[in-house]
Amino acid sequence: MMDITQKIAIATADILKMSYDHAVETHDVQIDATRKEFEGDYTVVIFPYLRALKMKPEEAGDALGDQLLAAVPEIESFNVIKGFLNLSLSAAYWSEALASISSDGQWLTRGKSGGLSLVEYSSPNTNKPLHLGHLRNNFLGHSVSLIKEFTGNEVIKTQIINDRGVHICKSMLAWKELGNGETPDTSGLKGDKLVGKYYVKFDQAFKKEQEKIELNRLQLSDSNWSDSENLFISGSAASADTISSDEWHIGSMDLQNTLKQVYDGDESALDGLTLKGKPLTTGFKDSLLSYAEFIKDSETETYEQEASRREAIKNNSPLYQRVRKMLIKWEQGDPETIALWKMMNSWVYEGFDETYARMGVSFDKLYHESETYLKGKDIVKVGLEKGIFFTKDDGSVWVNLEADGLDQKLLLRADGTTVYMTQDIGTAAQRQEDYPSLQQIIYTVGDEQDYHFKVLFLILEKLGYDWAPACRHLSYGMVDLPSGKMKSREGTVVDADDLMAEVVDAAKISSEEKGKLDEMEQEEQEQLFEMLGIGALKFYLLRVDPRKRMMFDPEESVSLNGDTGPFVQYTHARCKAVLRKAGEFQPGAPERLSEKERQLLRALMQFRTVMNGAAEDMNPSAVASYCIDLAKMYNQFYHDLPILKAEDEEVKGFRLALTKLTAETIATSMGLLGIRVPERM
RNA sequence: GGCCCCGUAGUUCAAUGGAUAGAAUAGAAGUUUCCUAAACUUUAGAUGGCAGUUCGAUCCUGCCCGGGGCUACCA
Repeated sequence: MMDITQKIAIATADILKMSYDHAVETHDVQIDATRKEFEGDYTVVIFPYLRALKMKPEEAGDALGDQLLAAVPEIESFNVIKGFLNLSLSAAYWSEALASISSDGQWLTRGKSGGLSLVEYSSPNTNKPLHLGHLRNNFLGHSVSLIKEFTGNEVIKTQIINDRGVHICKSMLAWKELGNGETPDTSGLKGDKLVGKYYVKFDQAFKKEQEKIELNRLQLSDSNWSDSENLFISGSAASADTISSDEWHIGSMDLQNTLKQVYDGDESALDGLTLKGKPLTTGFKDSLLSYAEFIKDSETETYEQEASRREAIKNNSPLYQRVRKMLIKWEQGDPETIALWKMMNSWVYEGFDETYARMGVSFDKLYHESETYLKGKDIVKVGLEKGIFFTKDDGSVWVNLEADGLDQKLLLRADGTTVYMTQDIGTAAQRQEDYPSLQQIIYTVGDEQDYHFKVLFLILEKLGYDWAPACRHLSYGMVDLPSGKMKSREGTVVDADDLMAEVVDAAKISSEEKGKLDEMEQEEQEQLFEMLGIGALKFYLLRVDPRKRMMFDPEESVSLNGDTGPFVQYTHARCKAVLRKAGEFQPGAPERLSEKERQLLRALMQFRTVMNGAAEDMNPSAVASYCIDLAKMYNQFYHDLPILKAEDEEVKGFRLALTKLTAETIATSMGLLGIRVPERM
């Protein structure tokens, strides 16, 4: 069946050409759904033709309307308001359109398989449990995969796991030195949480060690410290917890923050401090004041100064030296280190798998940085031979993108080691090897890396990969909390597992308040709460344009009223309830249609177009908006018009067919967001 | 400093260059002898500023103001 708007567009172009000798491309004819405050189904915008027709808007509208009425049998009547030609289609057309879509086996199923796209999302770091930001990333990437697949691509869902490097050794070292052999089993912690705990522990120990080193360095020669002060300063990293910060009379604030207060002008911040119940000695206070100065200085330093200071810190830190040693051992394949690494990784993956399962996302192929981090080197060498890259005096390899309005970018360090960009090049090449028919890679990564991907795609293009121009960065904005930015250091991250548990719980509470589920089996109820809670969360995160930064309000995310997933799910359940009562039915063709019916059907017919647009833009929020629109229209339709008690069989059959198609369309659309819909709720 | 993104009702989000800028929430007022009231109806409320392009600008261009990001031999 030809799309009616297409048909009108062709007819319009024909008329303009034949009668007025004005050539217009069919796709330039602008046809919109008529706004609800005007009479009609579709509107042709005729402003663009006024000049060529040498007519006033109303005249042109009438003239064009008359000819369209004659040319297109589906058009029943028209009206003209200013430059808008509103066309009304016949009831017969609408019933036929509904019947035709309903019996079309292709309408709600995935398109023919086109090119192969690889969609990368999640890509976590094994040190950090998944959080709210990962949820947006995963839901987006997963949904885009589904949408692309639906509209006719072969899709490989993938991720690259950051499982190597200094930072990974940090958690390993902390576990080795402080862990006492703790495992997920003995601690009762999820594997990823356990490893994350030791990553944090390393950071804390490192921070304390630095404070001690600095204070030692700044200790005035004539100062006499008390025993506990000396103990505080000289304690080893492993015993960093010997004196907890609680023993300072400054509540939970750490030393650094207190010192900050001091140089911010509040000299008295030190006065109240005690250590082991005793006031501080003058000498110790003086050292602290010097330290405050030191911190103050460090805030005004330049990049270079900061970099060299950091390097110095790392070189002087026994803790950091042990981490480096561990990394070297790892790279050399030391069995003991590898075994530790494998063990801790397996804990993490078990934890992640659990989280992914609840999130309802999955992957077809996994990549690990530990396996790919050396891959880019060879390609850089090839590029060097081809003259795409160049070598600097120190032997480091660079690419010059200044001609493209970008910078010079490092690809290999002077010592031959790789950087992030090298690895990404290597991984892309690896994927080409793994999937020779690859046509596109889509990277789901936050917008702070916009520049990185611009550079990467340019390099891939220069290297001659023919699919490089088709690569896309599915860039998304940060998720903000009402309290501001999420910062792991300040403990303001929202943990993914906690959040999911919370929304499911909220769904349970409101469901029980409604009290509609009494005859439902316990297990079915639990599944429903899961469906509603996770559905609410996904919908909340997906309904916002990915490119935009968004606000996450925990209160609002568990709400089930308004523009939410459960609102759409409810509408589906409502349709299903009607259909259950109706039983078997014959689609009908009424003589007259009401406005609500037309509106709903028009929206249903938009389905394919909306999905194609969402695929093209990699934008699930378009699908979410569509779901809301459909649900609203159905609810109005349901409220205003009787279905089972309709005036005659034709009308009843038509409304039931509308109901059925609405349910199917909602289920399919929500499915593309990764959200399931219930039969009843 | 250079480059990039974002400024829409109190708040959170919409709007291929098109009609009177839509929803949702929060506020006010209603609808159940009737197919699921997690619904529906009514009400009030917004395009940061100044120019330009256009028949027509929230959208395109320029400048200004405000918010964020990138600008690492980190990943």
